[in-house]
Amino acid sequence: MTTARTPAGAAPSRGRRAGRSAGDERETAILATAERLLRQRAFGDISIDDLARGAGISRPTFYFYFPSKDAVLLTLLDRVTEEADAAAGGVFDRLAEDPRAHWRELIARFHATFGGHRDVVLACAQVRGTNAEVRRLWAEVLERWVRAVQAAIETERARGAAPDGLPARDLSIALNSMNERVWYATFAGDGPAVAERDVVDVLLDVWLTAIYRTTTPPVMPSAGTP
Amino acid sequence: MTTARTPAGAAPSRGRRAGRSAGDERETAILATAERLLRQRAFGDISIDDLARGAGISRPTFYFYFPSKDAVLLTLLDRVTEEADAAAGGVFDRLAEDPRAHWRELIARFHATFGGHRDVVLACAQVRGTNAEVRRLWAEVLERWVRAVQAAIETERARGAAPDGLPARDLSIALNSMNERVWYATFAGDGPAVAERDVVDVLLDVWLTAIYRTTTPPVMPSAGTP
DNA sequence: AGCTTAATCGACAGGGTGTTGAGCGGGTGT
DNA sequence: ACACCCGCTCAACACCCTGTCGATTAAGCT
Repeated sequence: MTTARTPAGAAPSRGRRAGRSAGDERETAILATAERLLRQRAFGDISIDDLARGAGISRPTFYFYFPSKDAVLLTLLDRVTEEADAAAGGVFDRLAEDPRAHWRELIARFHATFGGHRDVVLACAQVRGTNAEVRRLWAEVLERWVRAVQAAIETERARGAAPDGLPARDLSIALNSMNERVWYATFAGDGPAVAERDVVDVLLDVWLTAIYRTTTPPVMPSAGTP
Repeated sequence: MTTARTPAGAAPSRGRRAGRSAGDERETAILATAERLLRQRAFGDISIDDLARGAGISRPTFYFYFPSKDAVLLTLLDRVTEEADAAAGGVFDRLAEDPRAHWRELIARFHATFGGHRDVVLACAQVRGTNAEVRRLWAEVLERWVRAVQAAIETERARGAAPDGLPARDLSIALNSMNERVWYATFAGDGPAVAERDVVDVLLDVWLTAIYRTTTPPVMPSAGTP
């Protein structure tokens, strides 16, 4: 009822049989159509018929490849979060070398990834309210990032670079939540928003002050700024 | 096309004729039904027929009172934002007396207001993605709060209590965005969330460090902590 | 050739929205 | 007292979208 995403299975997205069968092309055609239409109108204004016709198939045939419209978006979201995870990889290990530079790098990479797929991200944010599956996946992804940042904060505190304060998990949740909402406003462009050019530095500033109480954290183990 | 909310007009919500006519009762019955059903299921799972039957009328009659399901939610949202605005009133004037206490008071009042109407707030957050009218109203409300906080930050900087840094507007947007998203997660309970009991203090901590670089800002004009 | 399986679609059922047009009852004015 | 407007009501309709069923074709294996 809530499991299947593609007919062949979710994670490694291996196609149906061995060699590239006709169905693979249809499946990617649906995905491509969804991304294209998302650039033009909101997810809610795209019908399954639009997706099917865009991929050159009939509506019932669409159901052979995806169980619902939302499942298409879920597949798209999977790709984006994988890309974001990959982009963040390794940054945490070098935090102590230069905290400001590396926190900035982390935020900047997420910004680049989300900005590069803003239509998909925006659509997900919009249906998260109505679709439990998207909500669940997003919660999972967020939980990973929250944990990673929490661990980084605790490491910085342990080496004496950051002062004690809020529970690291609560702080991590607050900062990650801020980023999500601020990016949404910036990309969506409705309501009060930070200019896209400034958003990384604005977020960075709040992160640094919340974690270190200063925008210029020390670089070596428990050493002051020279 | 996008204006009317109630048949009689929006703002002061005066009923249709002079004395309480039958229609007034129907209208409030619809609103009450919406709030009641929202406590049980998601907004998307409530049909206009549910609202109409709950108020003891037929579906076409519903359209005599509201142009759409969303318009009902919009009316509910109006009430909540008015209450929040009222709750925030006057706090900014006394900020310098004791910044920490008064920022906390501000956040706590918003928390209480939203928490007291969490079903409505959650529903609005959910349809904001699909309904332009809700999006517009929310953006308007947020803009007011962003401006008020921005002004307060500038005042604190002018009296020397807060250091210069980010443009006050950008900082205000980031902090307000954080609150919105964190409250949403806390009230919705899906995904990583701060416990409801702690959320005010967590938010306060990030606000204070971002604005003052310390969690114990000075109380008198340009005086240090004793 | 015969069997299986991937792939396809016409046609249907169901449920939701928004609109139309007709009807009813109580004030109000003359 | 009569007509008449107007607030109010709903059955019935047109429409759109979703999801499913069953029949059908094409390709591969034995």
